[in-house]
Amino acid sequence: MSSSSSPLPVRVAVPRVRFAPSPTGYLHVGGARTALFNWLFARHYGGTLILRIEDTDLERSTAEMVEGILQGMRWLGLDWDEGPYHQTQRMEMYRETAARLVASGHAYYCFCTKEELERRRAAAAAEGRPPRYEGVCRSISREEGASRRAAGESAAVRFAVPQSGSTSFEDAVFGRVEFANTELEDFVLLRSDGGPTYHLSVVTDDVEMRITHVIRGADHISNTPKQVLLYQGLGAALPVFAHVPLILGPDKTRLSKRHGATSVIAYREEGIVPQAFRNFLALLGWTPPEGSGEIFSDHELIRLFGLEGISRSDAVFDRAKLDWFNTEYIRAYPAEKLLPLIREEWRKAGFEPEHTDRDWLLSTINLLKPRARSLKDFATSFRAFFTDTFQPDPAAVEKFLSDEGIRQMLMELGERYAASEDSFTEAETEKLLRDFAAEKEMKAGALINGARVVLTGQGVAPSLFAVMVALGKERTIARLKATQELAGRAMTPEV
RNA sequence: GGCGCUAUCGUCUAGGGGUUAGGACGGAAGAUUCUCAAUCUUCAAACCCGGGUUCGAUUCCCGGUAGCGCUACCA
Repeated sequence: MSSSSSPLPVRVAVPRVRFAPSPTGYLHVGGARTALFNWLFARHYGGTLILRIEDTDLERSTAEMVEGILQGMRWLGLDWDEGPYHQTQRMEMYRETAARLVASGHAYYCFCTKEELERRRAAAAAEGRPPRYEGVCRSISREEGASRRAAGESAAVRFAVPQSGSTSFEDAVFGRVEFANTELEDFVLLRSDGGPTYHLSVVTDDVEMRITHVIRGADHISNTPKQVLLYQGLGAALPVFAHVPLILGPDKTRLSKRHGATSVIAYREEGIVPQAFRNFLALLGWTPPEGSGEIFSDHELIRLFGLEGISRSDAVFDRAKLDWFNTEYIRAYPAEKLLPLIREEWRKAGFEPEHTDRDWLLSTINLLKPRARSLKDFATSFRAFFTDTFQPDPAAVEKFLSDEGIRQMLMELGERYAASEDSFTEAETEKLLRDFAAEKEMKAGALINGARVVLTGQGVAPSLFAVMVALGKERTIARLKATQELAGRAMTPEV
């Protein structure tokens, strides 16, 4: 590749990033956004996204959660180029790293028991001292440590943090961040059971996987100096760190189960279109350059994304705005694209459309989609368009059909449509209704509103005559004739 | 408590030493009259506080306050 005599373009290293969730829960909103930013970054620069499962916490990690995370990523359309790697399958590597660090004097064996540590912490707290590990085993010589280990004594491995000076790094989002080394305790690298802690496994993997940019939640800022020390101890080059502000609930506390849906998959269940969710998430904590509009296609998002646009302050998850994005996406989607998503809603609601003609389905979806807020609407408030088994909204019946005279008129109107030879178009159906209203000396509006409820079960729906045409002559007539029955049904909830 | 980070409408944010401080969501009002969850129009709504620096600070600096994060042999 280097034999060309023409000048080589500036060589920009291809970025390698990773999304490294811990399978102790489903893919939550914050994790999804971290995944999304990594994905956008990788795609923007033509880099590589690695998926790494951080399952070293054997107690809390489950295979089910791994599957849940993958499912969430697939739903969001986030694909990865390498992995998923599982840290539990790389344990030997972590032990080797720890051994290297002990050999080079950057780490040491700690024989303190859990009980001792707890006792000392409690004592420190009682005396108002910081509850930090004081380095009691640090003075044990390497030889003594090794022989006690050889004798079968169990020990953890701790990193020997410099006792003076400071550790800093340049964060792509927050700028320079510096910590005094005295604030950092001699953290554990390897537990006495031989398993790695987070810091060891992360740095070992990030070095080994040649990660160039670590894009993760801002809750890791305080962990970063320890990891920087590890890179240095290992003689490895630092990646670029980019910490992303956290996502908060409406009460400005960290997003959690208390705030409702925390798993990304829950939004699928609520009828959110994945692209809408992605668009919404992308704009939480990131602003595109020269902000123009907020609806961005995948391509635009990828093209515009950069670390520079990430903000430093936490963002509140605004459900109302998500719903707005969803509305916009449903409206913009062609019916063909909506149909499979809507079929899924029908399936979940437990019914099949009675009218299966594809063209009819598509045109009906086009009629309805401008007023949909969720995919669920197609199986709930729009249900009467697709099946004859629907439950009318009692409030709508109360509002527009409580008058007995109106109900009688609607049934008579049904007879008129049945007797009419006119083509069943919007114009003709409207003419017939208005003539009928004039003849009966009543307001067309009252008839129209009543008919809407009879035909759709709802007080809110598209223009009545468009509804009639969508339903077709037969169903329109049948439902009008059954006005009385429908009104009665509204009063007696389904059993 | 210690350490770190952050601070513009209710929310997401733009901006930046002199601006009518801009946009979007949400909210309010009006129009439409065939409903509104549609559409159109209009409106209200913000620079956390106190000191500096400066002719002039919302913007720069310091302090305070508040919020969040970390403070485990969790990740």
